[in-house]
Amino acid sequence: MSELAKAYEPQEVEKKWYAAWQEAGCFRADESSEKEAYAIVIPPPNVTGILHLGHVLNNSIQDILARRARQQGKEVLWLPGTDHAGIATQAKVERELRESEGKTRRDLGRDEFLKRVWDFKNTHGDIIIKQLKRLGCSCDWSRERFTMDPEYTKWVSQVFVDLFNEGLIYRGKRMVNWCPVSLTALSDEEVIMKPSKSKLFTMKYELSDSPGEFIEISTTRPETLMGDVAVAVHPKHPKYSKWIGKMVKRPFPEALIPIIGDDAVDLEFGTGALKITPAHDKVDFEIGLKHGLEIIDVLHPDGNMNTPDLPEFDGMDRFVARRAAVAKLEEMGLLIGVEEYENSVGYSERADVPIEPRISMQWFLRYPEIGKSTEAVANGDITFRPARWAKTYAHWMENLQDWCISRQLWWGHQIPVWYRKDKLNDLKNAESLETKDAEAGDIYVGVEPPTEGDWERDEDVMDTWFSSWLWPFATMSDVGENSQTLKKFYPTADLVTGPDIIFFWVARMIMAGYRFEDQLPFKNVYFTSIIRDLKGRKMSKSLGNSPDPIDLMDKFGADGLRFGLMRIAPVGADVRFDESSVEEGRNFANKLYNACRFRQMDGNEFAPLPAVKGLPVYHIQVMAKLDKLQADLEGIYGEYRFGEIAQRLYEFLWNDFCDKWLEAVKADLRESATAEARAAALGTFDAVMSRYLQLLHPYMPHVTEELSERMDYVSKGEFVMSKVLPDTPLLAELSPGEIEAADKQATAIYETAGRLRNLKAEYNVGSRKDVRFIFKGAAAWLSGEINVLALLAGAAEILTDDAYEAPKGTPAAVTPVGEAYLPMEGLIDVEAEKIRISKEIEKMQIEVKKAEGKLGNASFVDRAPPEVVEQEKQRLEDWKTKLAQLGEMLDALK
RNA sequence: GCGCGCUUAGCUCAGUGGUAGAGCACAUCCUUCACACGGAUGGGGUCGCAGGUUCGAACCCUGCAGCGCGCACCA
Repeated sequence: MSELAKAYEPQEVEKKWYAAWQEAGCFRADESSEKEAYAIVIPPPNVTGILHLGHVLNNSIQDILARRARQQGKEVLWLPGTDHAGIATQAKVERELRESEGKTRRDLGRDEFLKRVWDFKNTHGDIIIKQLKRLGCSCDWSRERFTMDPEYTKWVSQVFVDLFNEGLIYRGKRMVNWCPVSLTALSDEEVIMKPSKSKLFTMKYELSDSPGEFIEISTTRPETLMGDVAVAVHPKHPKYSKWIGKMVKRPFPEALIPIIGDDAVDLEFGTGALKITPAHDKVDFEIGLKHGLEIIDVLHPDGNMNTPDLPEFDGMDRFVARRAAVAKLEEMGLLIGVEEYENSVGYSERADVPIEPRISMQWFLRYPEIGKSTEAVANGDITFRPARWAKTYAHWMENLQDWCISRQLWWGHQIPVWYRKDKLNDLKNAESLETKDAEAGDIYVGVEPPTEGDWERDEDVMDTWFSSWLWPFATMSDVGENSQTLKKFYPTADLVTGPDIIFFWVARMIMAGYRFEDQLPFKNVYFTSIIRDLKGRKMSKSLGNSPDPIDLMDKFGADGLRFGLMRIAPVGADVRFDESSVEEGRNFANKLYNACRFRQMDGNEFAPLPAVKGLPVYHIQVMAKLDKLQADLEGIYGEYRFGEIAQRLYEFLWNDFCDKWLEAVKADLRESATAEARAAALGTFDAVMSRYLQLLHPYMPHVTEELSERMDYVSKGEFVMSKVLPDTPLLAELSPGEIEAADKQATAIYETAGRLRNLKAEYNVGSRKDVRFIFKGAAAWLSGEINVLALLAGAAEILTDDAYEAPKGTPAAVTPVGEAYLPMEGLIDVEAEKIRISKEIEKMQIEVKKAEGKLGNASFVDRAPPEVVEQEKQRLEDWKTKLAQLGEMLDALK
């Protein structure tokens, strides 16, 4: 028997087993296996990333699914990797460069800068991988991928080339979301609308041919006034429509601009007149196009003013310029009013500054396979859990806009397009570039650079998600089209991810899967909860409300963290995280460990289970409960209700196994117990515990592996993680009737013990073990269970005596197995007992009344299902019996 | 404006038609030889509000309120 410390210490154990699993190759997927395939691809964390609780939840679920699939005898591939995360990574390296050397990326030049980013990736990129290992993730690390691996990059380029040739990718001058900090275009998804307290300024422009007459205009952005090229009014505007076609004076720089009519203008809003700045507003841009208006860009890419004609504004920050413009308008007497105004302003997701609508030359993708992809989710070929996300998905798919895929960054996959040097200027300013331009030989689009001629490559890189959307198959197919991995494991089974990237990633992967592999990439998508703090706020670094999972693992163990988090994560709702749940996870591991420690007092050699027929009812009951647990879990796994699984596992061990069975069985492990009783107890323990450890393993892999070894449940060199879960119930040989009979008896004993303890507590002898109980009218079978009952109730002796005449005032209780008395010197108190019993009778009478009322209601008896009525009758009968017994007791006191 | 979700014990949450639950917190007792990261006992809820359906509603329907999220608009 190995000495076990009193409390479970996970740190060393977890490290040891993770190393052992890796050493033994337990995580490796065999692409030539005959077994049924099960695959998950990890949502690749950013290389710059550090593990947070969202990762913990997400990867715990994936690990549970992977480990569960292995237990079902499947060949499992959990494919890990990281994402190059263009903007985030580049920004991080640029910041370090600025802080340590005071340089910008342009100081270094593209090649040198990229070298720095690679250095960063090579030194920091595996931090999060190490952290995932610490958590116990059973990924096949031999297949770890990075979105900028050479083979992966080739895939990305190939996809670009194919889609370009198909006419789905084109370059064009468009209004895009521009981040003035990151200095790049962003996709619509990377813009976050934030409600903001703004000011709505109302100003007036004077009509050129009727001095003294003004048109009033409201705006939130007076600083773009220099870019105004028109004033638009609704054609039905009561006051202004008659002025359509007239010119007004733009105050600075002074110019005459026309009043135009357009029904895009909202009559109700502001004054009903709208200043048109095509360069800096999406709606204005479209109106400008329609009316053939000039585009005047008054901002630099970094968001500072670009107004050489107005030196007082030139180079000014856009928000400073706003105040300056207002001041100037006021000075000129053109400002009419300022009001507080709530509107939504688009912010750059990464840089967290207001984005600037800006016209620029960008590459766009017309999404492929929209119809099929929409249909796949609608008809259930792909299941979303919770299902309501399917609606969100459908809505987005219906309103798809072309995807801006080019980014003005250096870190990423460079656009595989080359321009003929002699036509460079024309090409760079061309309104659009498409397939025909490649056919004409002006541009070259290919995976490999052109071999002859003088070309210059497009400087832009692609949106990170343009590589991520290929993740499910690009990670599997890097040994060519005939990759066995791809054949064996694609499409994958489950995708586990956050609902916040349903558009960024999930929807796009579905389209890519159909387009490039002609198959959906996964069958189920499980959207995890978003983790918030106790105040309901999102976890974030800036709020400092995000606990470090590594600290939590140091404190409570990886298993404790996993279990604690899983147990509180609801399906489809946010989870409010509190450290106490992780503490509970740790406590649970400790409880499990100590249950096994108790067993080891009787040695740690596996004890075979004797024939189940004729075993004590407690043993049969606990095995029946385990069988039911296993069967139930099967169904709950099918519904992906992970929190409920954890809860069921928790309740079985703590309540059924430890609190009840383990206490009852102590009677059979005493020195005085027979060898037969001991063997039955130990055999039951091992049968139940070995199976239970398997059931728990996906949630708490380390402690279950440790205990399986220590308890002799696996043979040398074998791992519980690789062991197939048997599907035969422990009690396969017993009939349901036999099981039910045992269950009833065991339950009666446990309930009776509870009543006796309750009685002791009420008389303040809860902790005394020297008490004696006497039963009157006890069931015949009780005599065989007296020892166990005494043990559970904490009594020195329990007697049955139908002729017993209790002294008046003796504490007494009605139990499922008869009337119980607690005769003890000093406890006898007639008045107290009268009050206590009367209270109980009162409670009981209410119940009886309720039941009688129900059964007296003809509609209930006629219309409710017969079993419900039967149940109600049974209940009433029980209560009446009890009431009668209590009545007798009360009478005896009088 | 459209859509989705939530509202159950002090806190965090289970519970989808048939006697209101768990964990934590709280109170009392117990350091009894698996576990104080523990055991025992107990207090605590008109299940957001108002209607409706039903023999019966926390659960189904309608409306309302509060909170949260997404989308669109936002001069």
